[in-house]
Amino acid sequence: MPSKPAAITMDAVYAAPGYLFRRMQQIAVAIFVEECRAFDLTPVQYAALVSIHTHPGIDATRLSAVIAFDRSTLGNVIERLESKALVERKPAREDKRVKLLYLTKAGAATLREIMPSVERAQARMLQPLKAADRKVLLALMTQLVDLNNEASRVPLRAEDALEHLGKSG
Amino acid sequence: MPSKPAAITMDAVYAAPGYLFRRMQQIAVAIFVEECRAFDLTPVQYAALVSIHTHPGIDATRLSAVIAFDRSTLGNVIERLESKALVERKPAREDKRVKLLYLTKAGAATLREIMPSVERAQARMLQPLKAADRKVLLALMTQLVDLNNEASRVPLRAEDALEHLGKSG
DNA sequence: GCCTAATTGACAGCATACTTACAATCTGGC
DNA sequence: GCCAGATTGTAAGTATGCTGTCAATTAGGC
Repeated sequence: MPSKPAAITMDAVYAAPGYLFRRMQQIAVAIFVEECRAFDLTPVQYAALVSIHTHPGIDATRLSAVIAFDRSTLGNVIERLESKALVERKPAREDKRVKLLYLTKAGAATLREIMPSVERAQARMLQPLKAADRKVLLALMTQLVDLNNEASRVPLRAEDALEHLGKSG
Repeated sequence: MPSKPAAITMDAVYAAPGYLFRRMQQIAVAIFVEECRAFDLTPVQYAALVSIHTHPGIDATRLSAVIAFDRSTLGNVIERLESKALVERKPAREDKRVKLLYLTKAGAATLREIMPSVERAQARMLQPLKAADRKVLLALMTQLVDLNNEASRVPLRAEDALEHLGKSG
């Protein structure tokens, strides 16, 4: 007998991995913003600060590869960090196109001070799960993100991007 | 001995659940858009179509609760769907503030036709994992999203939102 | 050495995702 | 039946996240 097409129900949304990822991302951002309200930093801005801290003198294009953010998006993020005086852009001598990124004193201080709040936020996201399940979920997500790296429009290219630097990590 | 604060490395980003969720969401959208390119529908627009199909005559506020999208965001989404002639807005008789949402013929047809592509996309997101791991990840994500529901700015309120309707489910 | 290729940062444009605010409207308490 | 307060849709403002494109600059093939 010919199989009828399945009826379209809300399960086509609720049970879809894509919907769960979107929903969890919304929740994660909400928790982060709540815990870090005192610092007026978004998750993206925080990630940029960490990367510039870890790779001082990196340029915007390489930074976008290191945290897998779109180059255009990152430009705006850096602009905001600069206007908050957390980050400085200095023209590179060897290449007139490039601007090198550095944390200001205030940027380094903010990063140091926000860390406990960030850790609280990250913990809260997984809090509802049992400890063993947290580990499993983290491991599977790490695996999945890694294996799907090329599927995203801006793949993570941590190593490639750092070949020109002292290659600190 | 006093414990030194941990050095800030890129692990503060890469190993953080928030980063993994963001990254996976990026990947999921990229895969969805790629598989559904022929239909010019985003994941959010697809979810809205499914919900309006399942709950014809729903209003925008209730719809936002049913798929946990922000009311403002959803307004723009509906506007775009309307301009593509996939959705109609009709004023409610009993309440002059409310506009009821319906799929057009084209909207229903598009939804019917896009389903195979959506299912391909959803499958691709988890493809790299072993079958058993896919199940585990889906179960844990479902659990986590549910338990964290109240933490998001726009919690899912499927039942509440549908009390006024025929309550089709 | 020169000219094509690629790269870099910037910009414009579209689509989420949130905030606050507002006018129109409805509801409940009295 | 009126009025305070809630609800609905909408709008403006900010922040990702992507697509393009562009000028300036650099690098490579020859």
